[in-house]
Amino acid sequence: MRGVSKHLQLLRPTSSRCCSYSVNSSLVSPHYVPPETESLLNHCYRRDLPSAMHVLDSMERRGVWADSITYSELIKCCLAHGAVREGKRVHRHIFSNGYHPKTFLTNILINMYVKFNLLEEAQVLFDKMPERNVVSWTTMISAYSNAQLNDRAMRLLAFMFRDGVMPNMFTFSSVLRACERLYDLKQLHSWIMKVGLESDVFVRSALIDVYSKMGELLEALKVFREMMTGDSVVWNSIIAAFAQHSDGDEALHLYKSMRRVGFPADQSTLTSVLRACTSLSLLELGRQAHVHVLKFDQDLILNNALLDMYCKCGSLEDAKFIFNRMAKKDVISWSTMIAGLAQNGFSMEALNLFESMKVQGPKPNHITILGVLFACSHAGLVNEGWYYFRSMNNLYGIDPGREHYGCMLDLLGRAEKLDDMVKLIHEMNCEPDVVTWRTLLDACRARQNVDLATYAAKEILKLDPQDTGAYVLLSNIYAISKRWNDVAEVRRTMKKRGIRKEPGCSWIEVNKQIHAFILGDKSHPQIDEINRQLNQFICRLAGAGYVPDTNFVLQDLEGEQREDSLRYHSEKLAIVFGIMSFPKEKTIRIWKNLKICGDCHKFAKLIAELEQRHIVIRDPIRYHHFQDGVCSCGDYW
DNA sequence: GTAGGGTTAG
Repeated sequence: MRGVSKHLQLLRPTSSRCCSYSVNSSLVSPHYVPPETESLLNHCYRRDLPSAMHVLDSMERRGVWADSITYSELIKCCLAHGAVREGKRVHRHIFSNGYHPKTFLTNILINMYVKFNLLEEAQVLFDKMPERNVVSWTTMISAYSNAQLNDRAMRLLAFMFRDGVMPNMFTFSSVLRACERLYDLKQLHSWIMKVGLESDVFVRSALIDVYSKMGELLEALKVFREMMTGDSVVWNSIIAAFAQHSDGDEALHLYKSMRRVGFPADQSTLTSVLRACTSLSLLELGRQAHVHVLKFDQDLILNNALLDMYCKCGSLEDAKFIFNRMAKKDVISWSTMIAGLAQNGFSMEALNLFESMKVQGPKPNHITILGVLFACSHAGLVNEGWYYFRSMNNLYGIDPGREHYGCMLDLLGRAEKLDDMVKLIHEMNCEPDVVTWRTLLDACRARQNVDLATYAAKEILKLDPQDTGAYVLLSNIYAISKRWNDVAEVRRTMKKRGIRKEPGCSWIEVNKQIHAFILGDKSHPQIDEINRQLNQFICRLAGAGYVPDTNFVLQDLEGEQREDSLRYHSEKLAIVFGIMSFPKEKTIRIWKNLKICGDCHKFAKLIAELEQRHIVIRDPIRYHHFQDGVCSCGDYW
């Protein structure tokens, strides 16, 4: 029997429960099961880690070992308790006496380290393995992919291939998420097709996610459409893809199809649906989604999406209600609410909320600070803006990024501090980009500083010769200074380069239908009635002192003609249509693709007073709440 | 023993 025990070292421990061995005991037989094994296993099943470790101690003292299944249960028990120290002890115990366990058990140990976020320990163990199977490789690949160490994950796949181990659906669905280049993705995709793994729903959803991440939505849709069997996560992936790329229409369309084929909406679906509503400003549809959200009351991500939807649809009352009753709030909830208040013109409330966040909320991040700077910028709080900007590094350890500089430039621009803007641009720790120069250009327009504007516009066009915004802003500035020859020159260049100005467009939701108004477009069925009422309003407002502000006309027109081109701006048509369609107590909500012009802003203020209406207009940057003759932006936008 | 979808700024 002594001779046998020497050979048994090579067999211990095995994956079979009925074969447990001892190396050191001279009385063992190949079928010897230490009496402690059963109680060890029972403690593990009951997740009683202290008792289990106690039994392990006594086994170690007696020099007996349990089988692999028992160890795997013990490791599960450590994981359930988050017990790193005990996990490491089990590892040492299994490897004691220079023994190497079977691949199966080593994989479990590697997985334990991965779950404990100890990737280096996992890698050391992986490197020492005499033989690695597909699970060993996949565990490591997925660990690196989850940690966003994408290079490492991709490299491991190459080594795995070199070692002749065939990836399976687990491997592909993990490594796909680490893929960053379209070329690699195409290669992976064809490999997946070759081995016939594209029908696996995990692989399919990963393919959709990665194509979406790379902006290849048509390819993502193709992968989705090839699905024969249904799967709710695959549906959610494709809906999220379109919602994240601001194609709310397609996202909602897919959502309806998903419901039609019988898949219920879960948290993830609803989050994407809310995001789609947000991008389309569909408050009423968002409210309907809210009813379903109530089923998932505790879901933080979903509540954040709901909060954002109400903020972006300009319904601050609802947003505040949601925010106040959220049981759990994270940095995203706070940042959303702060930015939401700021964008809707409630800057002081935004700053007050930031102060309470400092006291009772999570640590602010770089996005929170953007909301704070935005609030300062839109309230003209230059000193406060400088304070938050200069202290963000000291207080929160956040270095200002391009966006923070952008907010500060915006703030300085609104406060007519063009020189300070130029100074700050030179101070930036990163290269100015198109957005930086556009902020300067925009400020020059308001201050009518033609020379600086020309400089800024040329910088933009150096970076992007196709930038429509630069041409339009430049031509606006020339128009304001009545330099019509220069306006014509800009127009000629635009024409030559095939660049067209995006037409002003406004949308309004009436009876679950979206009505679009485009400057000069007469296709709306009620356009004649709208124009008739618009003219009446303009006459009545003229009695109240409304004079069209022709500074906002871009063409070289004279007198009455100039007023006419302002008269039919899309937001004026949408406002009149809103007044015609809704009772007085209902808020008129409009969203548009371009910033509102000064004349329409004045018109909206006066008509809100005349008609006793609450009008909310969302432009690409912010919101205007018009009521009783004033706007929440304080005429500062 | 290894794999999935959703939220904040611009």
